[in-house]
Amino acid sequence: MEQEQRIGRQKAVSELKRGLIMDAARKVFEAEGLEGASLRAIATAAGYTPAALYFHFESKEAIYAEVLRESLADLAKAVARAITRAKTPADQLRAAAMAFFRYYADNPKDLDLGFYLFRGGMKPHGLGKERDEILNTALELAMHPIADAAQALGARHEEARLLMADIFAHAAGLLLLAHTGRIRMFGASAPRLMERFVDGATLDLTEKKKR
Amino acid sequence: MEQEQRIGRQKAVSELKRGLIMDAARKVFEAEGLEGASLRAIATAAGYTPAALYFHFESKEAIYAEVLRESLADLAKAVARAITRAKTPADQLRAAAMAFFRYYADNPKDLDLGFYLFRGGMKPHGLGKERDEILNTALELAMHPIADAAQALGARHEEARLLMADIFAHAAGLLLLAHTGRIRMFGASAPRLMERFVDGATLDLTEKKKR
Amino acid sequence: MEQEQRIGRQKAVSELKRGLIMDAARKVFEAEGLEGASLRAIATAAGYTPAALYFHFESKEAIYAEVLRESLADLAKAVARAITRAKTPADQLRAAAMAFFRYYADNPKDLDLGFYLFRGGMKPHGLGKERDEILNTALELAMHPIADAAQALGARHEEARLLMADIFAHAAGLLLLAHTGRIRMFGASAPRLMERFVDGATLDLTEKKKR
Amino acid sequence: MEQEQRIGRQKAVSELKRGLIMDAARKVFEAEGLEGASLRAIATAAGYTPAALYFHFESKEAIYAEVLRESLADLAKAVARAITRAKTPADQLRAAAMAFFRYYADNPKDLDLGFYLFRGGMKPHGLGKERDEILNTALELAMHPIADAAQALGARHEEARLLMADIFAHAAGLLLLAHTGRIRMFGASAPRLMERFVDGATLDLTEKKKR
DNA sequence: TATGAATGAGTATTCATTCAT
DNA sequence: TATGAATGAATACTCATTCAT
Repeated sequence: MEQEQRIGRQKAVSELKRGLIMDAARKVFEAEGLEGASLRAIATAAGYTPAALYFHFESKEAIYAEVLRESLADLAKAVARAITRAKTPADQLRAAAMAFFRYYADNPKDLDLGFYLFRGGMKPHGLGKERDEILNTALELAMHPIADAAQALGARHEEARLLMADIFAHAAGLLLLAHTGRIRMFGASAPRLMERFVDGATLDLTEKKKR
Repeated sequence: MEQEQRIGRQKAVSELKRGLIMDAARKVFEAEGLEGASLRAIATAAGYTPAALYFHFESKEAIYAEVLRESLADLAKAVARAITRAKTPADQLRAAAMAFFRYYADNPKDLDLGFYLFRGGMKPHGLGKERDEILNTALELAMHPIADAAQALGARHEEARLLMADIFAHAAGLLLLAHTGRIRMFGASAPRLMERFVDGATLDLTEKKKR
Repeated sequence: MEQEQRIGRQKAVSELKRGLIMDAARKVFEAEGLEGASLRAIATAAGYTPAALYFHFESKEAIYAEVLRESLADLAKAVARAITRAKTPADQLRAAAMAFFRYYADNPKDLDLGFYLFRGGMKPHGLGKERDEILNTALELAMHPIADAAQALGARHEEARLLMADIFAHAAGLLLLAHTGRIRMFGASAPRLMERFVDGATLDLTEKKKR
Repeated sequence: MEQEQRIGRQKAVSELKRGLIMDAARKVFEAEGLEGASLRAIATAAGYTPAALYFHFESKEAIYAEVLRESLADLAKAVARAITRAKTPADQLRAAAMAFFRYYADNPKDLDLGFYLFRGGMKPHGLGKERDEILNTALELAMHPIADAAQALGARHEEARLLMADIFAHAAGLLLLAHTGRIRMFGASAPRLMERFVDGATLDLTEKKKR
């Protein structure tokens, strides 16, 4: 009994510390960029010696992978939450797409995290194949509701997948522009452009349905 | 007189050498990725000592900047060339947009070059403000024909700029997906999606015009 | 009474665990070499945390020392056993010397253990003085029967000691050559050379005796 | 002309610096042992930053290899010199063997260098195969005069090689004992034992010749 | 214009050991 | 007796840059 309690407490403390390290890592990733973030910097930010981190994570890469995993999980949650508040399939489609966009518009550091995955000479790289797949799956999970809504609107499976790709691409591109300040070059507002794009896509689908 | 000639010759030689270094840099960037490319590697590939490069470029960053500048100039040329072959404004719009997309689809290493600029904690970074503006201008130059075509199709100035942003964003997003192989996740083809998007946008404009 | 029993049991358990750790250490020493063997590796092989080993041994060095001590004890046993099977003093001399040689020829990992002691900038080093003496004694014990046999053959004390040194040296040198494969450079066989040397030395002694 | 001079001077300076680094390395190898000697320590001893050493040597291993190579070359020279001073083949045999022994008896740090080569779990290791062979050759070169002298004394080729092995082994063993202070355990003197062994071996050969 | 040598800061990871629990 | 977490020192090697020549 007592022992169980102690073990439970230890585990909790351990996880708390892991969390603190991940917070520090997030901060450092944000401040120094992902390539620039050294294990030393993360450790220091977390109030640790570099060596100490190895009790909590296998490697620097593992820290990044976990931070990213959490980010993607949050994204998926945000998308799911948005959908529950929508009634019609059309609204669901719009809500899901905009939730995806807004998650990254509101959390630029998560955007960096995500883009990092999309680069590096620019193939997956770094994180082992295994990890890469885990992350792909997470992304798929977050994006899937968009395809579901599209199918509910009458789109065939393939059409729905293409729409997903289109929405992902448009969001990614706009976020890129917004995040680097270059959107101003065009006198545009990323959220408004995103909305316009999503509305257009939704409209196209609903019109097709009628016919 | 004689002196002028000598100076002229010296300048020519100097620029030739710069060019050789840039060729080497391009090769190394492609082979090792942008972060992985060391000055030493570039120097070696160019048949120089690292120290020697500093007579031709201010810094490693400056080499990258110049390679990027040339890439953007090539892009602009590709877009311009595409337009001259199109007759109607609608065709020009399509041609310009697709030329932009294709330039990067066909030259993935130039895509890396470009994306690299769009990252690094994602802020302008590294390259001084000055340089950043030069590069912005180059990008603007390459993209401008799209806006021109849109205006020829009857769009107002602001509308044209927004269209430009949309096309840039969609292209960038699709290129990201294609370049990382993730486009397969969606069972999609980037060029076809791009074409569809551009056709849709052009159609919207021409229909508005009629009304 | 009861207490004594309990203490006895505890001691026994403790020694058993020490033994398990030493088994693990031997395995790791053999697999990774002596310098390459980390405490962590030994601990893991023994099913322990590194920290746990400190309840059983003072330091990593202490583990090595004990493994070596046991090896030397085994050597002494092997030599003693060989002697009991020999009848004449001449045979005893030969048997002891060859047993010494063969012990190491057959157990190369024990040879490493022994040579390691003989190195490290080559001074006693590491293991405290105390330990060094314990080990010297063990070596002496293992080698002594050779001197005894020599004296039985008529050699004076000093002569016998010199013979011991000679035999030790010749064996060590040949083992070095054999263990590193360099004996092949000479087209020689270590055991045969050792036998020849020992036979020669024995003969010299017996001839002296006759005169 | 002038240029040639400058280049010559530069080369000379460069080699001098290499030499200083090697001196420092020798000192550190002696003081810390071979495994313990860090690049940092060598650099510091030489008055350099660690990074600076890489302009003079490819790697830490390369430094060790060169130090060892020089040591073996000196050994070969010492043996050769000793022979020229001897008249009869018997004297040459004795002189060569004792020169080999004395070189290491007088330069214990070179002994460490050599033994290191003979160990490491205890196979060649570390230094690439290539280097290992270079060093084997050097050793062979240093030892060869012993076999030559033996053949001049009438020994057949194989016999001469075995004698070489015997002498090498005895010397190595005695040096081991002497270098670790353990020779005292036997109340013996390494040089005297070596002389006795060599004299005995020489005598055996000359007697065989007579018969 | 070019080199060779040098620097100082930086990299991720490993190690034996200690200590509170 | 055993653990998990922590430390501080260490490792070889790389990098962009500078400077005397």
